[in-house]
Amino acid sequence: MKHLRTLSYVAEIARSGSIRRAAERLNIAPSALTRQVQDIEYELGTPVFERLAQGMRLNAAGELLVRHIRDQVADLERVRSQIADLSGVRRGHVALACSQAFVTRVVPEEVEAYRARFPQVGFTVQVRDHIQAVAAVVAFEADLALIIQPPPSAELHLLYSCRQQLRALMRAEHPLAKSDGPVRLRDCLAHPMALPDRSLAIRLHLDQALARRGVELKCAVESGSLEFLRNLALREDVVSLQIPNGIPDDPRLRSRPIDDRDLEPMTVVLAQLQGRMLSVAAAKFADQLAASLHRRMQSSVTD
Amino acid sequence: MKHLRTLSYVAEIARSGSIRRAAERLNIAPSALTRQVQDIEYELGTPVFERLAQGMRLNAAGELLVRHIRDQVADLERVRSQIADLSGVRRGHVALACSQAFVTRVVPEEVEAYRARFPQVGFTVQVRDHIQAVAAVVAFEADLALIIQPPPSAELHLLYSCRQQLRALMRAEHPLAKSDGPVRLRDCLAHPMALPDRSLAIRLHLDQALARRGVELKCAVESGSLEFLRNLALREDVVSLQIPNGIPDDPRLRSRPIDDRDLEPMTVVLAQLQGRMLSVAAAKFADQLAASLHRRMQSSVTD
DNA sequence: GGGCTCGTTGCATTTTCGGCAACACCGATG
DNA sequence: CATCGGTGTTGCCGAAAATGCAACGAGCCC
Repeated sequence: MKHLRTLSYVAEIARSGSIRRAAERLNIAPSALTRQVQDIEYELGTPVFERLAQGMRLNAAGELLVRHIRDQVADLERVRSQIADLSGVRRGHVALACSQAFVTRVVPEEVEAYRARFPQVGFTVQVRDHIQAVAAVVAFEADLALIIQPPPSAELHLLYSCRQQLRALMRAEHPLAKSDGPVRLRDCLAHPMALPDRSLAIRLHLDQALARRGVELKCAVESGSLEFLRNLALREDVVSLQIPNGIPDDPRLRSRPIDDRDLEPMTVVLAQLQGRMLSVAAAKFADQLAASLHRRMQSSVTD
Repeated sequence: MKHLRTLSYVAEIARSGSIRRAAERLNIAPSALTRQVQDIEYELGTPVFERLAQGMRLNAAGELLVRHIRDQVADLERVRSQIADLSGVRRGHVALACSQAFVTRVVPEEVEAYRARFPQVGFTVQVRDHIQAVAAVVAFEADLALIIQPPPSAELHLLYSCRQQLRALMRAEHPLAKSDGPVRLRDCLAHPMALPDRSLAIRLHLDQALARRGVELKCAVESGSLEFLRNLALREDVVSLQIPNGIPDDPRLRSRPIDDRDLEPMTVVLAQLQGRMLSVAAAKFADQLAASLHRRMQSSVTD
């Protein structure tokens, strides 16, 4: 909105690190930006940027100011959303940062379900590891984060959380697929493994558990893409390891839970930024997502 | 600040209830206001005011908007205060709503002490009964409220609270002034009473206690001004009733606590608006005030 | 030192804001 | 039922603010 124009200029300069780059992104002249910055600094009675030969960097006052600006923008968005909601038609936007494990089924299904009810609501879904997802929420780039094994952070407010046991994934012809009860980890390790790499929480979790037991891991293939691992498992007799929610409904694939004695369940968390008021759309989507995750938990237990 | 100009126009129109009145207060033409309102309504895609023959009234969307505007203004003020605090010189402003009982000693002393340390900090002190004081905090007209017997409200966040027993107040020549230990209420009632009227929490508290005991109150003089009651007690043999903190250090006056069996202590509360982040100046003043109230309590116990 | 990027400034231009006066509307009043 | 006093709104014009363009001076890198 109009009154935030000047302030958003400041935010963009802070993002870009230089007036000229910001000017290009904003499609205005650098001189205009210089003046706006000078006006604000005059109004505040103190500089907000450090002038370096390479560009502009925020000083302490600027950090506070930019934080304020982001708050304002987000809060205005929330108000607009609430106002739109008054008229019955729900509009708005939801920005979600989620782990790779959820892009296969959970998030697409939930977004589809939500948009079926409220087609006017738009979505931004970013796939991020747990560290980056938290950062996105803190930087107001995402309203919600759906992640596995979140690093404990006082800035996050948990909206829902549950614990899920990893499942060994293999194709239907694989020897391990003959049964469908829990499988011991050592039985999996007897076969070639196709595992997520260390950029993913699943692997970190597994490495930790193996390290405690002093077991060494021999890993035939590793990848940062869960989808690649699944596709590999379709083609050769490897065992992969995935979160229940991430396993597609494919008759050619089988999965069995890892035995509880071998591996702790992993924590799945839906969270928002502590102290932030979400837009109507984001809040309602979070409600729906939490309820659905809960339902998915229940049904997987009864399977 | 400049970017809030348009928004503060809206807030002022909401306050005044009409464009012309707001225009007068703001020293601009009504036409300018009309346009600003139209711009905002266009940007939001919905009207914000109902147009009545008598003026403008906020609709539901407008209520949300004005709430947002007040948040913005208060938050900006907080940021400015934090920024000023970075440079070592503390500037800023503190708006306090307090009960009459504190204007004699507590608040003047505390404001003076604070301003001795930070002369750049300005103060606004409003004297309000407990209901109005809460309203002032909720409407962002005050940062802090220092009140007696606050109505329970979920919108308030308590920063400090204690319980104080009322004291009977009389001049030094008064028969009751011969002793200085606790005094029974019935002994006070045997003399002519000069009491606060029902606009003050002290009287409501007293009436409630007497009603429970079925005692009838005969009150010689009543007034909404505690200062008047004290001055009267200097001139004739009446007994008044005041909060310990409100009694000036005057050798011609004596006071004795009411016996605990006759009257519950009253609750003194320092509070802010729930969920609001105070400016540095207001937060530090609240700290000082709470600490001082605590100290005053201690010393009055050991008296 | 030349070349590069940076922020900044002076001046002309465009856009926005504000004031003034007239208009249209509604409710109370005579 | 007309009038009057209050309201918000609109058209027009001048003032003020924002913007673009081009040129300048300062710092860094090769």
